[in-house]
Amino acid sequence: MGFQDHDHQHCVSTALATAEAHCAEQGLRFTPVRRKVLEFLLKEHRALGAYAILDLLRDAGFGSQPPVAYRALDFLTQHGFAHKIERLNAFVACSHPGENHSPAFMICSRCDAVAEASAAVDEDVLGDAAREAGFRIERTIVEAEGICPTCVEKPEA
Amino acid sequence: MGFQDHDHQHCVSTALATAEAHCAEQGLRFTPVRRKVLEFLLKEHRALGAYAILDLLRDAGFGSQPPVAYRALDFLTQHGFAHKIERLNAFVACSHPGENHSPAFMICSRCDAVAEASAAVDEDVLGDAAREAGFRIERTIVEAEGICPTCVEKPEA
DNA sequence: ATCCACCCTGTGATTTTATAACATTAGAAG
DNA sequence: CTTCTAATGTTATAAAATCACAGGGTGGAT
Repeated sequence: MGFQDHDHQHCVSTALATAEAHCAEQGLRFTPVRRKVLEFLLKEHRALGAYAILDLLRDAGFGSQPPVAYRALDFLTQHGFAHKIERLNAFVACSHPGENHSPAFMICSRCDAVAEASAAVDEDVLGDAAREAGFRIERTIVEAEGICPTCVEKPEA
Repeated sequence: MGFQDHDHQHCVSTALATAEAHCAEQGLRFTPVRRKVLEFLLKEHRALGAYAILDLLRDAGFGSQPPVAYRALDFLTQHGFAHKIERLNAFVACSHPGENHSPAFMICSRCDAVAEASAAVDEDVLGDAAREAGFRIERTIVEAEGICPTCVEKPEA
């Protein structure tokens, strides 16, 4: 999945179903708050801050204190249904849940759209340097900032 | 520069001199606050939060409100004398100032030591994916979390 | 030398992001 | 049904970052 258009309604419901199945299989509890948060992230298809999510949760009748959102986000990120974009202090739904991957993102600095690279992009971006240094990598964050195809075509702000 | 030992006093003063020269050359003002902040970062040789820096600044007799630290850090990062580690919301001195590079970091999750990879590690980690997507990359963040050589040898916490 | 414009610094206040601590409730296991 | 654990709700607070405005220094133009 990238920046191109697509059948959004469908991609949202598929992703929710996938997450549900995955949770059932692993004995994880896909509770209403967690489901709702994932749904918000899927619908937006861009990075949402924890407090934006919190507002949506309030509107949807859930608890409205920060931990409610952060806990759901922790769950989703820990189990690979969502990712945190460190650059934005914000969160996106995972584009390829299930496949265990170390994700890489492209972030548009104009419109904040976020795309997750589908290619297994790193598999040791830093591998050589790390081995040389004796450093044991556990996780790698890759985030590219730039201009997305949609914004490239528009006149400069 | 990596995790290994080195003549720290020397590396600090060299780096300060380099920065000073670079600023003179470019017509930039290497003011006392800016110099001091870079000095703190160089001395620590690890990531410092803005508020830690702020405390040090206060002790050194400078202003002690957040903007003082953030402005100096903005200057240093914009001109390549320091980098922000997004994962930690913290800052490190650049290990190869001058060389224009898109840095990659290894962050120890035990002791918070940070090393900047010397290899030109990415030069398009995401290049293919980006071209394919029509995304124009302007900057790429690469941060690996893991265990540094020093901590690997120690017993688990 | 004086004036001016601009950049840098200082400060107070506020916003945004995130976590701690504890009470309550809901689900699964026996 | 009881019990244990995990999840939720709420209050409070911590940590990170920015806004807005007031002074001060520096360098260039006249």
